[in-house]
Amino acid sequence: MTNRTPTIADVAEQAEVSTATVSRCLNLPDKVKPEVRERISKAIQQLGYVPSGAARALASRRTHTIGAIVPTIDNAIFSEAIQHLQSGLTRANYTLLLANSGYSLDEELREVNSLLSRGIDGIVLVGEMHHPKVYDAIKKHAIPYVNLWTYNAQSKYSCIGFDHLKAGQQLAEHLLDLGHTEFGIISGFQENNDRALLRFQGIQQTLKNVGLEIPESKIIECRYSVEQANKSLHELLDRHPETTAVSCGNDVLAIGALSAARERSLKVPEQLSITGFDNMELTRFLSPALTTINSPSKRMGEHAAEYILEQIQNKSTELKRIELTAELVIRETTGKVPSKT
Amino acid sequence: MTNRTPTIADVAEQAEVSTATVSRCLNLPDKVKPEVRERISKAIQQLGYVPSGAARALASRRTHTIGAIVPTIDNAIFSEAIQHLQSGLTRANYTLLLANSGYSLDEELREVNSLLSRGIDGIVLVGEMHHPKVYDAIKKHAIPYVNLWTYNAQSKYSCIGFDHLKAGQQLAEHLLDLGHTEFGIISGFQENNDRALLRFQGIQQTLKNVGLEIPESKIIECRYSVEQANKSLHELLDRHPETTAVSCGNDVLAIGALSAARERSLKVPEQLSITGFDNMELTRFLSPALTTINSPSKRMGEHAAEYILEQIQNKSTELKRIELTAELVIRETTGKVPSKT
DNA sequence: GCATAGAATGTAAGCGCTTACATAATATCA
DNA sequence: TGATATTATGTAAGCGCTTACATTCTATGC
Repeated sequence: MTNRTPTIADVAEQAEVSTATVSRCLNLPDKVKPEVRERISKAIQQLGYVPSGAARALASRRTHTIGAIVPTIDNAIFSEAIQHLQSGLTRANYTLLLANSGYSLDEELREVNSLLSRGIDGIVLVGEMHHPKVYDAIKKHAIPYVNLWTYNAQSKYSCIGFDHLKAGQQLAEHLLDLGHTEFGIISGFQENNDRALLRFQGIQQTLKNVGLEIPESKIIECRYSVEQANKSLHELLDRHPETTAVSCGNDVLAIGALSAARERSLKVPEQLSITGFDNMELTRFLSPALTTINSPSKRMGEHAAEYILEQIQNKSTELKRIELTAELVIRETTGKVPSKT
Repeated sequence: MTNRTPTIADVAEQAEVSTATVSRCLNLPDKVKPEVRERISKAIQQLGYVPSGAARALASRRTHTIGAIVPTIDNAIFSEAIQHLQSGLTRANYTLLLANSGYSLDEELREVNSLLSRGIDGIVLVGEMHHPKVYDAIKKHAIPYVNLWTYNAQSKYSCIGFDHLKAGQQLAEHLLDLGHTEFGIISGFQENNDRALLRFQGIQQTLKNVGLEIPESKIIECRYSVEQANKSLHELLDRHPETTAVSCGNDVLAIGALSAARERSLKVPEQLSITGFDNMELTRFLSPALTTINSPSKRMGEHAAEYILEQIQNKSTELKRIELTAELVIRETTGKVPSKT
């Protein structure tokens, strides 16, 4: 009775079977006789045996781990998707290995390599824009892969998400319907962030169609933080007090914008309309409640789990594109353009 | 030139050295001559070699992975701690394996076992209350371990955090100073959540010291969601319209309470004082800005990374308790008790 | 009762690394 | 210059599993 942690051999000895049988008992239980199974279970109990994941992974070339890299977990909307991805995987006895890139493509590449070398059976990334080497690296490992949070009918890669361009269009149309012509934008940094870029372009295009253009000075990019957005709106309005509608890159930014408007005693939506993006839970409890776009984060997470598991099961790498809808949620922060007196 | 993924042997052959040298080159670079190192690097490049994490872990009995289990990642305050834990680990070339328990001790135990069997070099949990088997399992694996988000001078286990009882006391004292006597509580579920329980007890004790008691009917426990808190405050005020101060278990709950107060046209803080807990970024941008307790989430994450890495380095499991402070942040949601007219 | 198919179990060869130990190359010093 | 300490590299034995293949057992039909 030594004190080192028990291995499969110890279990085998105790149960008077071979290690192969113990292994089968763990992985393909119905291939071993119930009575033998019983004996093995008892031995496992007695010894407190826990299989070594490393050995298992090495021998079977499967880790039962899925990797995911998100820009940040510090955003309720990503966390929600992850929670659902995770619970879908857990149900199938898979584990999620989570990393975050901090919105940097280089960092993302590093994380991808780290995950791949660690051994993962599938990977999910956010967005479609990645370091070119990312795609090479993944292809080489030949594991299921999906771009989450994005839908592009032309994409060469599997994707699950919604069309950010369309979402931007919806936002712009809504504001246009209300009569707005003086637009401002507070966006997350668009470099390396195709979602932010597309949302903006959706707005831009829609306005262009009716002959409107947003000058550069009315477009502010900043970090996704309440404080930054607050500053940004102040800056925007200092430069362009004529602005009547501000579209924010996400709800966090919109909250910052709302606070800045309040600081300026600007009535929302009477004097200034503000839109968010994502539909975080608290946005409907704000006062005024935020007009925003609903990101189907829960469904994205679920679909991702389902897709990856399916591909693993079939040992395939079939291309699949799943489009989810992102509806405009009209609440109280958008209203008719103020009449010019 | 076969097509299977290259192994260390392929690199060794290409660079005309032994596998041992390649391994050293990867792990202890200064033990190999610069020119040889050069040759090996080139071979690695050419072959696109990526070491197998599983083989590495099996041979070295180290996975370079730290596990963490939090109640939920769907809360900005946990994510912030995790981000800092993660970046601390990444800097030392460690990876964070994150799981969440959904505030369930059984689920937490399951996750602990999953992490342990997967092989981790250290583990961090949240709070001090865990399934008894959790401690057994961890002890057996003899890896560094710390309870985050809690400080208890008597604890048998390492902990990094703050004293929730004290925090509750601060909150109560503040409200008492303002003259309140009619208190309500909206708390997260206290079963299995020592932090929530202690915060509440801190309040309760402080009131008791001045002869005040909170009747059961003025204490509502609910899920940490804005919507739940909104409902809870309505319920509380329906039953006890005399309430002048409501202390919420965290900021998310406070936001829900604020929205309910608004729905009832109750002026905050003139007619009702509300407190939160955590000091999420957006709380200072709310209107009125939220009075809350600052949870040092960033520092907790950093300290956790530091402690775990230190223990691994020293191959020790030294007990260490780090107390951080959680200050009361007085803003606009708390004010003098309304005069009874 | 016996041949035969199918199920249950065993044997043993890896999986791709790390590392103790052995050996070879190089530096150091009297 | 040769003996010795130091450094760099090689050899090979695992790490703890899985799994192809071989073997044994059991059930079945005639």
